Amino acid sequence: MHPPTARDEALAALRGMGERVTAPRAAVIEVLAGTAEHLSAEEVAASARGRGHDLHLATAYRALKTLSSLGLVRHTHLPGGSTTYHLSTSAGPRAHAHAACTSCGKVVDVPEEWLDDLVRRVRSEQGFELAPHHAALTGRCADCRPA
Amino acid sequence: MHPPTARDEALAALRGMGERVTAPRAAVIEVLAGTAEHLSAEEVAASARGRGHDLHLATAYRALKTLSSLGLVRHTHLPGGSTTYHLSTSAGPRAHAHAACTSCGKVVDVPEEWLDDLVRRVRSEQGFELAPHHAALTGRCADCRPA
DNA sequence: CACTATGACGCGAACCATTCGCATCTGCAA
DNA sequence: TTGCAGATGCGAATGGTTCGCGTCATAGTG
Repeated sequence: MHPPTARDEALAALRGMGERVTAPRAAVIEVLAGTAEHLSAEEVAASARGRGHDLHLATAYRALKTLSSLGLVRHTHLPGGSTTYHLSTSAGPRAHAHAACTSCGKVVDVPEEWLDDLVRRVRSEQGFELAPHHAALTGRCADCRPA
Repeated sequence: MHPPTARDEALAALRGMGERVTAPRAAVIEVLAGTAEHLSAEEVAASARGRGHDLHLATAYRALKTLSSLGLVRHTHLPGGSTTYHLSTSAGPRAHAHAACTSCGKVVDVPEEWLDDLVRRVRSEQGFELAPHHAALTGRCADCRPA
């Protein structure tokens, strides 16, 4: 009935780090564990409300920030100012960067290893440690790209 | 006295594209031509005011958007929501991408050719045409990076 | 198992960067 | 010189996110 869920894993991790396990935090984790999508804070709050939890937007932001700083959640800044969140469980999808289409807004996943050379180069020559998944790349997707 | 300035070059280009040459647009170009920095819209407006031009912030945004769409100005989205603008003249600095430190906010320039392999790969395998200079990469700079 | 204090929550207001609506003004082609 | 498409100035609106503050609950303590 209950395969070991990403949800339980994350909640256990939360507790293990000495953080409080509160209803809003659990709701956020539950929502993120229940989808493969990248959700905005607003979507997280809405989805939590749809499941019967009453989650204020500001609280969703706070929970997401906390979980991010603990490493349980990853967030990606999209051009246009919005931010998307997803769980970073061991069982989750492989690490990937994002590329957002400036025309239609579509986001495609870019395998993180495609960025390895760049990361190495920037590190060795500029001492800068890139976090490639943290901000989306931009460009034009196949559909919007000029011929 | 007057070497052919980036300012004149840009103004001529504006005119040549059949666009109106207005005082606000000229002021924006003048400000951007007068610095090697990347400026925010607010900084552009402030700097223009400092030079005696009266430039409303909304107008600065409109001018910057117009100039961007014409290719005379490039803009880069930084994490945190702000955007920086710089002239994209032939005489300007070499094309480069940006990497912003999530800790101290410092922005370092990354040679665009370091991204060539990535761009090629994403294009050939996903049909997505990256514009690497358009959004800043993120990470930790040499000073803020954990040892 | 009750008690308490630390830290989270809920709420609305505040904030920041950016955009919009609209009346007015102006560059530039005729 | 004139006409008008299009640009400006202004303030108000928007979208995303954070803050202040009074209230409430988790989790360690006795």
